[in-house]
Amino acid sequence: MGLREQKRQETLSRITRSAMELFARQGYEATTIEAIAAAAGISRRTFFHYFKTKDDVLLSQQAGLGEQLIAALAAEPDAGTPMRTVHAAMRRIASSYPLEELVVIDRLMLSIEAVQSRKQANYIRDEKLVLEALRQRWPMEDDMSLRVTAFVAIGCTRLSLDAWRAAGGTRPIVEYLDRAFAALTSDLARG
Amino acid sequence: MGLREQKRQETLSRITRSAMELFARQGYEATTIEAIAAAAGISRRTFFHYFKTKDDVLLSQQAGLGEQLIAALAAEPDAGTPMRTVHAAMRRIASSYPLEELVVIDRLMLSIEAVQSRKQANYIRDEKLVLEALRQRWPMEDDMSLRVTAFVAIGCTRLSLDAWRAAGGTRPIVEYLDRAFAALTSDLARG
DNA sequence: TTGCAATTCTGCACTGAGTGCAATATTTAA
DNA sequence: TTAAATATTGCACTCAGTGCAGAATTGCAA
Repeated sequence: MGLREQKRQETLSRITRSAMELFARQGYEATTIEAIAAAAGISRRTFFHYFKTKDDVLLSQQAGLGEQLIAALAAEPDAGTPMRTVHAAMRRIASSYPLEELVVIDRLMLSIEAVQSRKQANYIRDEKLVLEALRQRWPMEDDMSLRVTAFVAIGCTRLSLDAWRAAGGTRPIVEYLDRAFAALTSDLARG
Repeated sequence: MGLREQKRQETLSRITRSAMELFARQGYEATTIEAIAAAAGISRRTFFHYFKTKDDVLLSQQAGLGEQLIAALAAEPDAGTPMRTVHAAMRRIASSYPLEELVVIDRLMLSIEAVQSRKQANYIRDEKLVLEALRQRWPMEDDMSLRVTAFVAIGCTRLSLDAWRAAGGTRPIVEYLDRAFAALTSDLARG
């Protein structure tokens, strides 16, 4: 890695660290890009060479659920049905979630409408990503079937995170995931 | 309805009509609030008495899926399980969808990132609305069960709309809804 | 009808996000 | 060491969104 790239990484991390600290201290709206740039030791104009918008600084802190899931999916053996395979991958992810970090950033995001929207919209982007991965791996499978599988994958993860958060975050997330799956299966079987 | 309220309605509709026309003609970004206000015969400042942001004009054109579903839910008899009742309500809505309008607005929204995000975020808001309605109607039911029911309600509708649109919008939507439900049920039963 | 209170509309001035451009500084490769 | 490539910066600009205060309009009561 050349000096150029190295400096770029350093600047990038200085921007995000400065921004997150300012956001936490004085709130999102009250923090101007001017202030972030100053704290990171760059000019206002340069900030926009690193991030397209102020929102993007926050969004960049979010781990991409879609990418994670695709990676986990690739590690699963080829034996089962799409749904079965996805289910296993989800459990693997849920068991190893970096919880504390997530919650702090999440609380911050909750307070900003536009960011919250984009975060939630990301779920749908993630779903599309997963759907594409599924289509490549099971090209012969019925398309609607793959659609609902991707939908369940992202949705149940989101649902378990919600339930976990609502419950105060005491029990492990994977437990909520299992309960979501069980409820879904039995409700649909009865319905 | 007094003169005041009547005028307000008229102005509101003048704003949205002017805005949508300008958006369609010259694009979203290229249309300033200044121009919308002028076309609607009001001042720039007054525009903001009617809409909080420019995005909101577009968003306001979207029918609230959550509200629709809650209304349809209220019309269903009390006999079945939550999932069964929701399923019936969904079918009723899907059968009577005003298709053409939806598609035109949708195409416009697709082109604007921020609006698209908020539209998609609305799905999650809708899910929360439905969840609340379900909780009130079935207070004794397991919470996770109601969560997945609300999730399936909104999600399968969205999925069917997507699939319907992807297929060129020829066959009736309710057909896609049934297929989504069937795929979900059988995939989960096998998984 | 008239007068007064409650709303609504408007202009003005301001902040802050985001962009285009051209000049300057830094890094890379030869 | 030098020239090309890339990064940084300042400047000027557009436009969204907000607060405020005065003018215009509407509702209501006498």
